[in-house]
Amino acid sequence: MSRTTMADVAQAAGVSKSTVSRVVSGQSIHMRAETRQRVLRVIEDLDYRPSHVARSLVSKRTLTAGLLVSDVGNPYYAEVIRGVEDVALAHGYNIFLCNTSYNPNYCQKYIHSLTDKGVDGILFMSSSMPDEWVREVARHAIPSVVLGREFQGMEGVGGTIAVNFETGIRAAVDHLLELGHRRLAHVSGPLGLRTSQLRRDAFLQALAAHGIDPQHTPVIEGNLRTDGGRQALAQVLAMPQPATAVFAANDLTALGIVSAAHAYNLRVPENLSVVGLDDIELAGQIIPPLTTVALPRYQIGCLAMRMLLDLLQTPQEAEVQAMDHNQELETRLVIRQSTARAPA
Amino acid sequence: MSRTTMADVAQAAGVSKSTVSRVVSGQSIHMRAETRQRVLRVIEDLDYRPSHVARSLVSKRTLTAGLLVSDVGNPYYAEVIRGVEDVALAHGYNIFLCNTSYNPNYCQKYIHSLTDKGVDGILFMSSSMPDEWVREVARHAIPSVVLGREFQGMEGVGGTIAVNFETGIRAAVDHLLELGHRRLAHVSGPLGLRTSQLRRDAFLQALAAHGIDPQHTPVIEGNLRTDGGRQALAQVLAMPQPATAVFAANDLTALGIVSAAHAYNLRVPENLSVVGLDDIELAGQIIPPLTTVALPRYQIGCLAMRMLLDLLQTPQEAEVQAMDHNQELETRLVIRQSTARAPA
DNA sequence: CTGAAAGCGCTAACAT
DNA sequence: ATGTTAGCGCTTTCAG
Repeated sequence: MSRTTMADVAQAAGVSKSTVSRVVSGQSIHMRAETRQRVLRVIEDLDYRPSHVARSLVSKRTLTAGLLVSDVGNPYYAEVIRGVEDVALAHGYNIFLCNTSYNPNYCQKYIHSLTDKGVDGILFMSSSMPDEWVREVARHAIPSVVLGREFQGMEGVGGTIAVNFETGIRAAVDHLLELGHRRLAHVSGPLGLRTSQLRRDAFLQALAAHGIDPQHTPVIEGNLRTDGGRQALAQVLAMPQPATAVFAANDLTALGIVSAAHAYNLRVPENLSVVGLDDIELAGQIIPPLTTVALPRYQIGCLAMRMLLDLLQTPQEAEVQAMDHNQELETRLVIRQSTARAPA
Repeated sequence: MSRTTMADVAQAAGVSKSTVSRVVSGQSIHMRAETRQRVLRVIEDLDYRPSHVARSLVSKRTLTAGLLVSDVGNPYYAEVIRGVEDVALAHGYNIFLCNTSYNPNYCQKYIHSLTDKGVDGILFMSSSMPDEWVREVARHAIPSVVLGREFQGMEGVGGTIAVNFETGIRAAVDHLLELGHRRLAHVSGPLGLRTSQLRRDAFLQALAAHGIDPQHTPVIEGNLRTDGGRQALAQVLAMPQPATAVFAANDLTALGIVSAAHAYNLRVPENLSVVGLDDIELAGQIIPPLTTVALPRYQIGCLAMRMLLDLLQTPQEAEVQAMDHNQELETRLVIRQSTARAPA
């Protein structure tokens, strides 16, 4: 015995399916109030719930979207996800979470299953997303919004949300320099990732702006996770003139550095200053509270989903003023206690 | 111009839709190899992709499942999610993530949209899930698996994964007692949650087993997040004879306690021992590395999804040996550096 | 204001 | 070995 269907309701109410359909989809304006009431009652009695699948087959809309992230375990993404979810839920959308684990193969599999399942749109929040695949999606004319990079060839079907790392990172560099640090180092994310490059470049450029030769500031490749930070610090300390301050590509890396420093009996910030990037919730809660370049993570999530919804609007139902589909969000430095005057 | 449909392929290949359907769904055993090849070629040429929606309408299966969690931001859930996702992906399933934010209203909204969208099953990993709603789901005959509690009335359509907190928590208490602590305190999760009660009770019972009167050990209600831990510590310290060791309901709470202790100039573990529960990834990376009761989080996720898949199997395709639909997983104590001898 | 009929893209008997 | 015929549950003209 399957669920009760629209035909059941129609029969029980002594009307046609069309009529039921009308009241269900709210187009019951021109309808005798009495008829509507009757149908409504039957719906109630029979506990009728319209089949979304059947509706999708006709309407070509599933009210679902895919969200690709590199690592659910990264608190950074958690916030983004929350943002996406909140606005999705408010608009009747459901989100397929796709955890790519920084693995291009997973990306591909997910893209396939998402397009197969007919998602209305896709959110690329995954930094490990090969351009090839987002193009693939654009080719399918599936609306999408991409976080953190520019894209050509997806006008109309795609939007982007860029993050301006420069502002925040420059502030971080200024801060470190003011504290007297001269030997800095950077622990980047995997340099194959666009966002890793952006952060590194912003850092090096800020240094250059102060007349510090980027050549002399080591960049060690991490993995955006704590263990990467730990290993990177070992490398930093092995150098002839170890840096006195290190800028990490993200907070998790910074945490790893702090933890490794402790193991080396180096005190943060007395002996070593470290600044992170993200401002994950925990950043302010650990010891020492982390100085970090803050990203508007929740906002990014909300904005991304809102942009997608906007992209999904059919022309006729478009809002008065369409939103900008290429936006840029700012970063800012949050100074806490993992940075201090350079040791003499 | 919509996507190419099965009819298009049929026409182009000069065969009937059924034939195309057969090769697509792999039932092309009894088919002339030549025909299959031809169809396959056309499918390739036209870049045909079957509509999963249409297929679902007929098959009554969407190959999707819903996953309700209380808080994506909690690293504990991140691991569970990863486990679920990994096995889901491997089986062609996609997961609707539902972040309930510990909010029963969200639960309700999510349950509705999930059932409407015809998910094949639901995973309740959310501790803030009112029994009422999981019953509702069972009533709809939607297979589901519930984490962390027992349920009656869902035989056949539901499974459970319980976590045996006793073992790990008893070990934690033994550990603390051996270190000479006599005044302990507990910072629980919201006591409206079943899992919060389970943990508290396990703690109190372990104490009682050692002849320590539960009446004398304060239980302060937190919120499973860091800020709750911070506030709770303030309360603990305000007592006439403050505890020298506190057991937190989860690692986030423990982190909050550690951080607050620092603010009070109390050193952990020298002046205060704290033990958490979860063993989130960060637990070992912060300072001091956290002693904690470890939960097999990733495993829980994997197991949950596998159990759901098992529940979803139609009798005929059931595996040789059906799996146990009511399992219990163990916890164990991980001793790190947030616990030490009680101060004299 | 309401009903009849066609069709969304696919599967599954039932023919042949 | 392949084609024909009905639907799956809903929306949507087009009539009435």
